Amino acid sequence: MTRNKLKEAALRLFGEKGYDGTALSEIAKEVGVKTPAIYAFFENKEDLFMTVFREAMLSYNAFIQELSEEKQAMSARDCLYGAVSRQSEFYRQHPEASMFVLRYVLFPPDFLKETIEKAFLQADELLTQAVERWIVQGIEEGAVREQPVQQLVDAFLNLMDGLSMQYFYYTSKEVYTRKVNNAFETFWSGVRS
Amino acid sequence: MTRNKLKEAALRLFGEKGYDGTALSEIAKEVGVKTPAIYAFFENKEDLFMTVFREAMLSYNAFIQELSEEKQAMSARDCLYGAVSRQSEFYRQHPEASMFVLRYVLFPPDFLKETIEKAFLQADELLTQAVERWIVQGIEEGAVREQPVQQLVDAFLNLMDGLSMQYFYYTSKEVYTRKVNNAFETFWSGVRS
Amino acid sequence: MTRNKLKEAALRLFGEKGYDGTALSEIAKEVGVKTPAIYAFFENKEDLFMTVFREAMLSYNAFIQELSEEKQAMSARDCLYGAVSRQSEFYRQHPEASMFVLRYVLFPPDFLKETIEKAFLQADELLTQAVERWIVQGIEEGAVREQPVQQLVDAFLNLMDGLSMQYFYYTSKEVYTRKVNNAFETFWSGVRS
Amino acid sequence: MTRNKLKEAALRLFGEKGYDGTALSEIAKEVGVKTPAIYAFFENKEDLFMTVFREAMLSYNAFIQELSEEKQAMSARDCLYGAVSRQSEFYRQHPEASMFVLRYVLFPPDFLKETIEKAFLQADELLTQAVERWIVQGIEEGAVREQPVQQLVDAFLNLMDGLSMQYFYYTSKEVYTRKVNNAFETFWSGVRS
DNA sequence: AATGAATGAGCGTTCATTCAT
DNA sequence: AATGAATGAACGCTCATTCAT
Repeated sequence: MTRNKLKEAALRLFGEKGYDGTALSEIAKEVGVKTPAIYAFFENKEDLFMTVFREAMLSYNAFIQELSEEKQAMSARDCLYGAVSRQSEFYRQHPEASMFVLRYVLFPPDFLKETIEKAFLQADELLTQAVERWIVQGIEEGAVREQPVQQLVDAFLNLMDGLSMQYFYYTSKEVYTRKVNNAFETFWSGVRS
Repeated sequence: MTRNKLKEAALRLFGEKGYDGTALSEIAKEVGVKTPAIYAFFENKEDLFMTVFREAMLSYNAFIQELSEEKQAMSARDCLYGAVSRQSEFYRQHPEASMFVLRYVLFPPDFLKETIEKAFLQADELLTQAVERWIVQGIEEGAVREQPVQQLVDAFLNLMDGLSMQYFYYTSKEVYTRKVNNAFETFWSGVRS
Repeated sequence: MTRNKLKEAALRLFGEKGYDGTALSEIAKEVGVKTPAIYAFFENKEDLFMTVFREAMLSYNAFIQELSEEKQAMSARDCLYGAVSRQSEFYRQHPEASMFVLRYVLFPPDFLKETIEKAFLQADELLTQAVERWIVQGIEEGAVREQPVQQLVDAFLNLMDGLSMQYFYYTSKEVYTRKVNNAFETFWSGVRS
Repeated sequence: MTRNKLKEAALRLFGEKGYDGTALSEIAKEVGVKTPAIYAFFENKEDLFMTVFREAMLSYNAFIQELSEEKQAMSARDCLYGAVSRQSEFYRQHPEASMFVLRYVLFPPDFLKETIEKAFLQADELLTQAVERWIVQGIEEGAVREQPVQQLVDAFLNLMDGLSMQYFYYTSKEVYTRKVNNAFETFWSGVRS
């Protein structure tokens, strides 16, 4: 139990204040325990961080995996729209994990620059392939205009990245939802046949 | 001179390793001076940071200002494309300032959460207005299809945000340039009449 | 069983790395048990140490006792040589206890400076008396030249002390055996009639 | 000044209570300074220890060097006796350095087992050579009986080692002086022609 | 007899900061 | 303008010890 609470507190605090900005004592206090108790569950600060990172990455990867397994029954448009809307949903449901992942993908502490790059590349490729499939499907369905697939993939991934960033500085839900829809609709206009 | 070198070192290190991850001693060492020398020029760590932050923000704002003053002589498409391409150029020419701004806009340290929000909102509005102007101009020119202006503005800002993020984790220049062009072309397809 | 294994591990580790340099967790680990298990057998670290110390001292004293009971049937020379050679043998057979005793006789931790001094004085006196007896016997036998007994006793005890120290930093067995013999022979030359 | 006082306090405390048994705070307190001040002069605890160790070893080596340069004008007996008596004098004049050296030669902390062995071997060889010279000189002079040189060297070094140890547990000056003389006289009896 | 969880005390170390020079 | 010496505060971590199980 304590172990889990420690991980949750760590996820939130590391995500909000960064690795160096978060003292183990803060994490411990949030759980109602003294600092050394942490060492009963984790080797050291780095280990706690890595454990949390690994699980956040896992949950993010699982989400991407799920996304990419979107039933082929759906139309290409629905698949693509589903991706952005479920991404938002994921952020809303796992704000701590999301912030954590975003922070350390962009600004990894020195000691895990490589680890993070590798871990994230995996998610990236998975998503890229899924998007590619949807686009190709769209073209086959005739819903998407014939054009180089990569161009559309790049554009869609850019759309998702932009929305990722925006989620964290447009705190208003309505504004954000509007942005999601507007960006997607414009993308779709540029893509549909 | 020393003062300037301190600011440069601080800009780079704060940007790369974060506020808490950067010791004043590192900054001093990079300049070839002992830590207490910093206090001859700055009140304390926070002051040094804020000074650097202010100037980075200023330079970023100036860049946005410049962008937004794009000669109306150019076509809407050129203006818009100019924006994304000059953004990339800015990143390339001022990588430290860019990383710094991106980092602290997304993850400000507690003590300047508000300051940063305000400062950045300004830049955001400036850019929003410029984009709006270009779009309207595009519609007037007939180059842009008639549609709600805000939708297109949102989409374009999303495009730029996405490219911002991507600049910092796609280190390959060619890949990035391709992404810029692909994302822009798709956007333009969705927008032009 | 565990209790004994704990004492063995403690004897070795306290002897090798010192009281402060040995963590209870190391001792426990060596026995394949968790640290708190120690408290089922010993009151605390000091108690474990004292128990081990007491037994090491006991075994050392028993050895000295045995030495000192050397059958009078033997010649004085044989008794004296027997003492040094059996000392070496004791070191070889009980290296842990020997190192332990040597360490804490020379460098006792504050909390048992007195205890140790007392305990060791006892052994010292016992040995002194035995040596005295052998020397006197030697003189009576005519094997030892007539001279003040104390001088010879002091010299012989010095010989043994020197060999104690040397045992622990001349790790080569042959070198050490040579030194034992050479030192003894020279001593004997200075003593015999 | 502070630096020197730190070294002195460290020499004494490390010698008396061991590396692990001595807290930096004790050393600092003895000098009238707060713990972090130590880091202005030494990299860390190990560095402080090594610095002190190096200098203690240096002073010990210098003493051995001086010993070994004993004017050849003196008789062999005087040279040899000079060695033991000057050794005692050195202990009396530099009790802290002596205890320190003895402690760490016999019981080095793990991290400098090798360093210490090397350092001490040097002193050992220097002394061995000097003793050899004196013995040979004694034989040439006719003062020392003809016998294998190594035997006498071993015996003499054993004498010195024994006296080293005894210095630290026979605190009474008179007792110690008696032991020095008695041990030496017996040695000399066994050696002279 | 043994353990997992937890803690108080303390340690080595870093760091921002001050101050006299 | 710059430094060496020093410090208070805090941090990561270890360790002996306790306690409920």
